[in-house]
Amino acid sequence: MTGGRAGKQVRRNGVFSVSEVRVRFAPSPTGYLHIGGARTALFNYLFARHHGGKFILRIEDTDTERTIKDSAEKLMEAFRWLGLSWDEGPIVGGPKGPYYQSQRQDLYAKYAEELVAKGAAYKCYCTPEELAAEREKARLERKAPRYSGRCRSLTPDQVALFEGEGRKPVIRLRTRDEGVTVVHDLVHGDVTFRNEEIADFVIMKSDGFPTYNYACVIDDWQMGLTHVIRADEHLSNTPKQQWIYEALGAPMPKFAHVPMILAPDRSKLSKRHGAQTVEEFMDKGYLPEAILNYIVLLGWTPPDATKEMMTLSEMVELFDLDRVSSTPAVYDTTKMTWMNGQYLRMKTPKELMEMYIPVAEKLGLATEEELRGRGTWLRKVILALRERSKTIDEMVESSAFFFRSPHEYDEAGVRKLFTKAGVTELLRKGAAALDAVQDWTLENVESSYRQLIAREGIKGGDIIHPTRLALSGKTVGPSLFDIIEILGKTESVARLKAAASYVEEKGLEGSKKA
RNA sequence: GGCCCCAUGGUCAAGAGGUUUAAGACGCCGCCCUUUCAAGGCGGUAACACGGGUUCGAGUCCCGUUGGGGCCA
Repeated sequence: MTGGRAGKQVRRNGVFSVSEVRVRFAPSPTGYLHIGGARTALFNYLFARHHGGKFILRIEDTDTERTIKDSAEKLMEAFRWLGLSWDEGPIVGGPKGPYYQSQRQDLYAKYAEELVAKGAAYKCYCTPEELAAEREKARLERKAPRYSGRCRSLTPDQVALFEGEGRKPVIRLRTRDEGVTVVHDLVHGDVTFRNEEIADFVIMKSDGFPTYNYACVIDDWQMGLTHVIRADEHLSNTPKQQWIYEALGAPMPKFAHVPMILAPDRSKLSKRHGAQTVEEFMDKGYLPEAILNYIVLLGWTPPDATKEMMTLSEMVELFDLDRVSSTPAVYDTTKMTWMNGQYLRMKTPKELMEMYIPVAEKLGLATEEELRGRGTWLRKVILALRERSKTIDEMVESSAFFFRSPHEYDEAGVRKLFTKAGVTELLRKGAAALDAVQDWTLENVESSYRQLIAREGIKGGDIIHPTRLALSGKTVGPSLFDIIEILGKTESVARLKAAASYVEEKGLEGSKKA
């Protein structure tokens, strides 16, 4: 039971018919893969996989001014990291290539000429100045600024004159004013636009490059797309694109405009909003499954809305367009971070180690060789931190004290714990107790401390808390006995003694009351 | 400015006219567990933007207002 509004006809009794679903994600390489783009790409990917179709990646690098070098590679790297593979596109190739718009320029020119020959489009020689004057005039008359159509029926003489002046024409599509254009959108339903709103628009610029709407249609058509699943911001462009399909005599794909992802201030995501690209989260120690799981919930709900945690393959199984919402979603990292913690806890120590090592090395805790050489020990560190970390980076940071003794103690902790009467003595007794442990196991470490606590007739917390501060410099962290066991006898004893001396030197003991 | 889209708690959202005294998740608050912090368990906080219709009955349908967003220029 797929139950979708789209692609239903595709799979019958497990046999794929000729109308195989073909969808694409077409980013322009102007930066990194932002969360909104990733979500739209994911929807396309899931739709294709769910219906046994093809997911195509196309790089829209027509706007050479804005194209950033290596950006396409970065984009693909992010896709690979997320685990989203494409069936056709850069690197993997495919029958409908090339998959870079910059390599398809001849196609745009060719079809544009055909449209001109058919009379569906025409060359327009108006200069930017003339157009600006027209717009200004319309503005003064309080009319919608739109192209007047003055070049619609130029005589050969006029054309010769303009050409003689060295004017470079643009190519405009001929539109008509009567009637309406309806977009049958799979998520919004029918959306109607009055044709008079759409003036003859440019498909080829005077520099010979295609406009966005036109290039997009040529490619979508030539690549045999059955569905165009893209962000809502393109809905307003769709009537124009439908006109182009019509002029071309090309079959129209089905359109699905999925809701946009907004920044917390409800505006379109942009640089100033900070963390918003997949790459940034990758660098911050987030897990791809958490990112995927979080973003899939932005604009889509699984049939059982209470089951939010899903693997990629579960998403593939459950996803369809009929449960995509039409309301924009504000993107907020808090829940994603929580989700990341959930996934972190599902990881095995071995998996975590592989992610931990490069970050630890980057932070200068140890070299990769050192870390791998102490695998058994590192495993304990990771296990101690796994359920109190939300990201890999956080895990690494909070493990720092295992590698080097604290060079400072938490201020509030010092005030509360190192100022108590008898604390110096207690720390030294703790050191002595640990020093006396013969067989260094977690059990023995704990019992040595428990015995000390009993001997002294104090509460566990009276020594446990100062000890934690002495060993880690912090008041929070893993179970104290885990810390001691992992740190080892020599190091634990040394840190306790060092802390005792510190308290003495600073004259902290009993200072609280003063 | 014109056109288009959208409107359930702080955020993501369920809800396809009566089953809703409106799910669930994150966050926040409290309690339990506990050597701290987490994790986990339990409980709580908090919403149908507004105004008109339609209907026996509207969060759910229609219109308008307001607000937000987008596209075009």
